[in-house]
Amino acid sequence: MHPLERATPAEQLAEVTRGTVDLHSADELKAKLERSVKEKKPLIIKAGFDPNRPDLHLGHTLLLTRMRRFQDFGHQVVFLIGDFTAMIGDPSGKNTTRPPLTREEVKVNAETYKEQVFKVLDREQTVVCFNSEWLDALGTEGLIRLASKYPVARMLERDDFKTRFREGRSIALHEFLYPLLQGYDSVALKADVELGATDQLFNLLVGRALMKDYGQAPQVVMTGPILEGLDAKLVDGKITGDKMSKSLDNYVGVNESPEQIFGKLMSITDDLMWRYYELLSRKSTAEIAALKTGHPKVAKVGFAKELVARFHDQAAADRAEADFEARFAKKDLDQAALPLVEVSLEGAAKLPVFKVLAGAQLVQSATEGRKLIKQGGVKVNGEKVSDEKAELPAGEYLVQVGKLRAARVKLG
RNA sequence: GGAGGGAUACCCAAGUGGCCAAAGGGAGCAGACUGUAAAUCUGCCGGCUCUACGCCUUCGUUGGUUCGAAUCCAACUCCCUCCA
Repeated sequence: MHPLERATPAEQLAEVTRGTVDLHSADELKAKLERSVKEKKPLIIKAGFDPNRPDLHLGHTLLLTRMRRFQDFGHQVVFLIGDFTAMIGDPSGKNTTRPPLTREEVKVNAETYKEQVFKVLDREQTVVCFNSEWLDALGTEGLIRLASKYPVARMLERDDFKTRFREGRSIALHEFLYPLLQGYDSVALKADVELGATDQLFNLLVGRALMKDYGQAPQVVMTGPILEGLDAKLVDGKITGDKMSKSLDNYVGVNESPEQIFGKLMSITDDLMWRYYELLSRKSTAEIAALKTGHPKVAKVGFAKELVARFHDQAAADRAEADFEARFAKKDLDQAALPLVEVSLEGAAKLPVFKVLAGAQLVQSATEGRKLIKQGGVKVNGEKVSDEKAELPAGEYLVQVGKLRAARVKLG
């Protein structure tokens, strides 16, 4: 069976559009999918990436996951690195002018990207390209010709430009060029669909307009939400929380360890889990619906494993689950992979527990250790330490602070 | 250029001479309950140690007044609002 025939156009449409914010337009996409299946010709799916930040977390993979869904139905994905447009910087961001990257830096970043991106995307069905390939060649004349195709009034419809213009704040001329060049990328690629986050809507629509102008069938434009961080929760029936970001420490990094990924995902609220399922899982809508009838923990374990397997492999996912179950469900730390730390007695025969904690870096200071012992949060060899003055002689101990911090300590 | 308001711990925010390491809320950490969920309840929450109400550092910056200042005075820096 031809890959494109694995699912009907209607099924493809349902899966591929799930969790979208904007879609222009559903009818066009349906028509494209139908034609593609009939002619056994994959659609070209474009998504652009900034070469500046190749350190991916779950939020970035949302887009990649959507791209992957297209690939699962046999379509062709173009992973476009905006090395040329990076010189401008998308105006929507803050007014930070970052220095343009050198070719070398772009190359290095691209490699880092590939390493991470192919954890989600299928290498076989992905074309990686750089927009400098055609934008360099455009030249001043080409640029002027391109700029002639889009009226200023329409450019000012962009929210960011609109408010700045209204408030009399400055808009540099070259900022108009960004959406235009991004749109021209679509022309160069003859994209059928362009994907992006919702803040990209305007840029994507410019591409649509330009393609018409160049006599091409306009691309379908599809945007997804900005992913909420791990600490988001349901408030008044709506998932509420800051966007996932490294600086807020509410993220899951693509390069984190299986245990970290698994643990972080197990601690999100059930409501957020379903949202993540919709946006990030490769399970079908029907499979997810079935999970909702079961125990949420089963669904959560399944989700955590799916993602660990995606970023590492199936074996790592199994190990992460086993480790997690041993450690938290059965509270059996012997099975868990714990770091071994050596702490010196410094000549004394015994060392107070709070100093051992500090020495093993399980707490920041002896004072913090003391406070935690007082609160009943410290265990040695599984026994709660209730006397804050308790001392330990030389030997090897299993030391726990709270639920998450634990280590084997060799005291000598 | 003129008038006014503000800057307090991770964030928001009270405090207008001693009782201030500084109310309250949020975040965070720990405990109970659980599914390491969430919600809820309890405790901790500037730092350090020999836990003593002991020491050190903090209320934009620098100086000053005072026995004593987050609080009063002066200069400076930054932010906001209004007028021109």
